[in-house]
Amino acid sequence: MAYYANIIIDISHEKLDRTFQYRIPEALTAQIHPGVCVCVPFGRGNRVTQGYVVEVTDRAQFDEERLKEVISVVAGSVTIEAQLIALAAWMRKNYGATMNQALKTVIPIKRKSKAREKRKICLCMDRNAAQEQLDHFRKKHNTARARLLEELLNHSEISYEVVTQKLNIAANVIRALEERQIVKVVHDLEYRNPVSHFSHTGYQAKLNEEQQQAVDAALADMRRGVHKTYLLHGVTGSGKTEVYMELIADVTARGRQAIVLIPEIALTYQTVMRFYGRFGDRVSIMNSRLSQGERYDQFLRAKNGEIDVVIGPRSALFTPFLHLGLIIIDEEHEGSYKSETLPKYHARETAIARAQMAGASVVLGSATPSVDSYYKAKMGEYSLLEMKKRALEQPLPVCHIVDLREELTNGNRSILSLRLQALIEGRLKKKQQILLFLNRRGVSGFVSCRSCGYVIRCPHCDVSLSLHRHGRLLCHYCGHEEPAPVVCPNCASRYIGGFKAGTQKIEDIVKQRFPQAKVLRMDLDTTKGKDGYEKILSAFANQEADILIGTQMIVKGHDFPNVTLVGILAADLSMYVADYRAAERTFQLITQAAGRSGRGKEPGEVVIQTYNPKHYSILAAKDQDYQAFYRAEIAVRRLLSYPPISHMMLILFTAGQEEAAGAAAAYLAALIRKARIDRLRLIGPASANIAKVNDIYRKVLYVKHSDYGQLVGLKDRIELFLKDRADFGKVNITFDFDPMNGV
DNA sequence: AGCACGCCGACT
DNA sequence: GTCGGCGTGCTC
Repeated sequence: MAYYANIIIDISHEKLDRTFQYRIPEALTAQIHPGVCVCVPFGRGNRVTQGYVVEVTDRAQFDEERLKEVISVVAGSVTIEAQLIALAAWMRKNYGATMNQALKTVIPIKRKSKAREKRKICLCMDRNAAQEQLDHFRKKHNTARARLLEELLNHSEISYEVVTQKLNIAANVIRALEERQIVKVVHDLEYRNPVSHFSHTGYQAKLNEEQQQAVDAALADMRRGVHKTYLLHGVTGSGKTEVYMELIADVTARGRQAIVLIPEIALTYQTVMRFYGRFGDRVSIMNSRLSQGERYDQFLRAKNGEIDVVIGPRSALFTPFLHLGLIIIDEEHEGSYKSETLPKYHARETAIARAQMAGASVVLGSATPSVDSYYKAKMGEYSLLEMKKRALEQPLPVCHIVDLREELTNGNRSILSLRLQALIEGRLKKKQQILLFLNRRGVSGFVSCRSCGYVIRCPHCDVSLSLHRHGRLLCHYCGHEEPAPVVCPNCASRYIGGFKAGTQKIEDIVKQRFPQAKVLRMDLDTTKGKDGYEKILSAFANQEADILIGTQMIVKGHDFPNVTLVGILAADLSMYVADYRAAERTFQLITQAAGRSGRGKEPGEVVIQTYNPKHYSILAAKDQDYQAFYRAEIAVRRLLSYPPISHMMLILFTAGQEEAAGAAAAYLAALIRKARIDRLRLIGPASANIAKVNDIYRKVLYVKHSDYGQLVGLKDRIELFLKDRADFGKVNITFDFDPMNGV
């Protein structure tokens, strides 16, 4: 069989930002795979050029006679481009996407590459001689040369981009003038450093025994050249960051680099300062607010070996470090590590793949590990490192559960329970601070009873039904549908409906009840301005307010030592989203929120308000007992064949015509059934959670199998099948493995 | 980016 | 004519 290689010639060039196809000579077939650097004849003159293999296929996408052959494989020297392209190929394979989409995620900043080195053009002769030259060019009607020279007489130096783009002067003209010693192209490197205003203190905390044990265990492996994935499970306040920094220090001391992933929302000054304090300007920060230019500079600094630690969100995983030694994923349970755009990769799995390619280790850290990761640790795939005590030996906070149903029967209709009100009163008197946490994630949709807490669920799936227009309730997992009830099916109360409560409303209630308190609110409205988010957090940290009200944002990445009371206003709000991870998320949110209490000298208390006081995720969070939660949750997952016991592949069909999407889904469903894959379960076709976006209709198929590899294999077969049917009724088909949001 | 090709005015 | 320079478009 003949094979063809799709090759990128020069990654850094927009015009060449696509692949060219070459025939692979038989003798080279074995050596050629994605990431490999090869020599090919390129352009009219067939000049020998280096390129990177991006994809190998068995069908020609181009006029076969016009395809040229790969000349040779460039041996040795693995460049960072090769590594990243290989990683993109891995992502394409495992998550389903086109190679282009995968490459774009991995090598992001292409168009700014002209700024690689700030190139300037200067005059290199005195003005009189230049004027003479100018007259000469004018006489000879050398318009382009004259244009450039005239501009240079006015401005002594002009940036390369301005010359080539605004003055429209071709590169060969510049070269001609350079040869004649009239102009000079000056290259200088100038980086914008977004963190230069931080001071480098070299501060280093003394590790406690548990922290030291975790560090020693990982270092022992690394020094033997063994690269594993560790799950660092440390209770809230156990000082995981100190462990990370110790490991990073060791890795960088041995000439290798480290990537630290943190949820975007936790990328606060406080966090950044700690790293900057220890590692100084060898650290760089990636964040979504950096300008294109700043981001590109960071990318280059990493590539040129000027930094060895990068901190940033998911995308920082693709920092071009050639000698990567360590990847840390903090708060590894966070949903934001799963990409929402194609390829829908999970940073955790992708980090492990990259680490394997680079010979690096991975540390996953969390106080509330994802069930997926803990399961893998239990199965021996990851090594478990545990820290059970808080770093400064503070006791874990005391938690109270308040049953909101009782509260209602006792006549208190307020969102603040009597218990919480009493405790707030006490804290205000003692000048201690209070966090009120509204668990508002995914409130849209579900229907619950205000008097008994009953939530309407799907009879076939372990998820709540969502309320759709015209009063219909729908299950997004199996398509089950029923009318919304007028009275509660459980207690016949009329107080049943969609639950809604915003931070703003709570702020009003709190201000009314405690007029003497200074209240800050943090949500999308109040954090809109530049650094608005940072301002509120630091104002609260400086004790300019007594009470801070907010959503998830307030429980991440900030230490408030004076907070001794945390109120979780409606703990189970996250429980009824149409997602099998709802209980996990609830446990994580409550535990993380509770962990904010009592981090200073004074012990902390927590009030958990819920309609569901007996639910295992609430009870386990109350006791800060991860093990108990895990045991209960993994049993549920096992019973219902959800990840990590089984795996899920979501196939999303999008089309302008609802029937077309539905027909394509039905057709593929029939095809999958016909394949008769053992132990495979197929659910659907059904409408997606959001059935229509921008007039594009969305249908889904869920495929479950205990073996992830089987799902990837099925995806490959579907991709192959679709290749011959480019149109497929104008339906677009994408994949999502172990989806995060029920889609 | 680099290179060829086609176009245009200038000049032995 | 034809030479040198300019601008455009293509590269599997």
